[in-house]
Amino acid sequence: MEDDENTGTDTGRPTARARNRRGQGARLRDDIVAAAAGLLAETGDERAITLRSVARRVGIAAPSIYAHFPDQPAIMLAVVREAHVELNGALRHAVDRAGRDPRERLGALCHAYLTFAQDHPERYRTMFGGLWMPALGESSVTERDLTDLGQESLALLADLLAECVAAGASASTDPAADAVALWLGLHGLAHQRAVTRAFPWPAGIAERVITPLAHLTT
Amino acid sequence: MEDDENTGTDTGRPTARARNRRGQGARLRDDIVAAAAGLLAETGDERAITLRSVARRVGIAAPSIYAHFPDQPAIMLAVVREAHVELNGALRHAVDRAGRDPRERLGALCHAYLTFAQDHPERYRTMFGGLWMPALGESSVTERDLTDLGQESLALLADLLAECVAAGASASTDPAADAVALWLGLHGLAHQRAVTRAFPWPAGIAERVITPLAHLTT
DNA sequence: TGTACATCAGTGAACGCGCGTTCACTGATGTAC
DNA sequence: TGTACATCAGTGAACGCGCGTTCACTGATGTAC
Repeated sequence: MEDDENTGTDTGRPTARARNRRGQGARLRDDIVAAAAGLLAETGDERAITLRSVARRVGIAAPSIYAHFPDQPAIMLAVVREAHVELNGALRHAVDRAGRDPRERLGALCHAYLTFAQDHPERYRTMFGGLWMPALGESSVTERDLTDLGQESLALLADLLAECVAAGASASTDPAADAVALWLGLHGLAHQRAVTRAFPWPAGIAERVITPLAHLTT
Repeated sequence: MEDDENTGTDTGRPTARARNRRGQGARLRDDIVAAAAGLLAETGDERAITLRSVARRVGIAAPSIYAHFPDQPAIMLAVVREAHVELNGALRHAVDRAGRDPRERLGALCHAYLTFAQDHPERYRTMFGGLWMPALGESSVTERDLTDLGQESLALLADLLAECVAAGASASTDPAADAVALWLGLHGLAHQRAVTRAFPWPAGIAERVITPLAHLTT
């Protein structure tokens, strides 16, 4: 959808690629991350992101990656970071468009979150499923890198819930804590949808999760 | 904890293994599943479950697996099935011990669910995270195999929620649908705990999820 | 009671593959004089 | 304005590894006669 790095959309086909000019070597870093994200989107499988498959897609020799990333998990972290930035952007955009009513703003955020996960299930799975994480300790990625990831969208959610409380639309007595609970509900739904296609979803499942967890008043 | 298949707990060390007697060949199947579960528990990484690593741990030659499983995902499915059976057992056991009060029974189920996930994070991740699933289509595992997996514990949850409604402990007007919402909340919490160690959990996060989603009356 | 034989429960060697990583290198591009 | 040279942005071949899968086989164990 967004990144056909050079020419053609074929997965892993070697591509002609012009060498960057002097001083522009860092551009390759972005190309690498874009290629990894593209592989993830097209294959739907994070295991498809290997050092060699990424290099092939970018159109470079495999060792060239080491100039920009110490190892494969470092590429994964970069992909996941970028995905979080995109998610946060989508959330903010949805909230901004929703107007002034706190309740509508919160609803817009929740639905934008669920929509993001539904539109990019493989990305969502990788962001939060984290099969690449168990390789901790052996890689360059630290625990801290991971903990920080979701904090921005969680903070946004907490702010909106507090807005609702202030406006009398939510009966929560501890918006910061209840925001975590609400996020867990959203995450449970988003994740389960991203993992299994067929599931016997009852009608209006999203509202069934959001309304009680946000303590919305009727 | 439960399965040291032969002698020694070392991962993947080849082990002497007596050939099964005639007619008992099917026993190897159980040994294979136990070895796969053991690898998962010890490494915490489902990628460690390969045909060869399982064979090594059981103490057989790699090709011997083909007599019992068509491919590697079939082993994974067997492991996940067994894990679900264990989870269901733990849930039932907790409910039975909780006595007669519907609200206490529901609480016992929810906490048993969360405890299971916390005690076996790698197993929980594999049961519901499903990185082995994207390989569908190419493997012997069908979509149907996966959809059926969680249905039993979900049904149990729905029953208990209905009990609560009948006893006036829950204000839910659609226990079957709200049971899905409640499960999603439990799953979100269980999964996030199984994926990341350090997370700024607010106090009493479990109750903050369970109470509103179950529509428990005060 | 003895023996030929079918079957069962595996084995062992080999294949081709993609992987991460190393190493010494190359050639264009700027820069100092 | 010309040229030597350092540096930058990569390359290409090679390594050893573990993987899934194939193939022809082996040897103990029961069973039929």
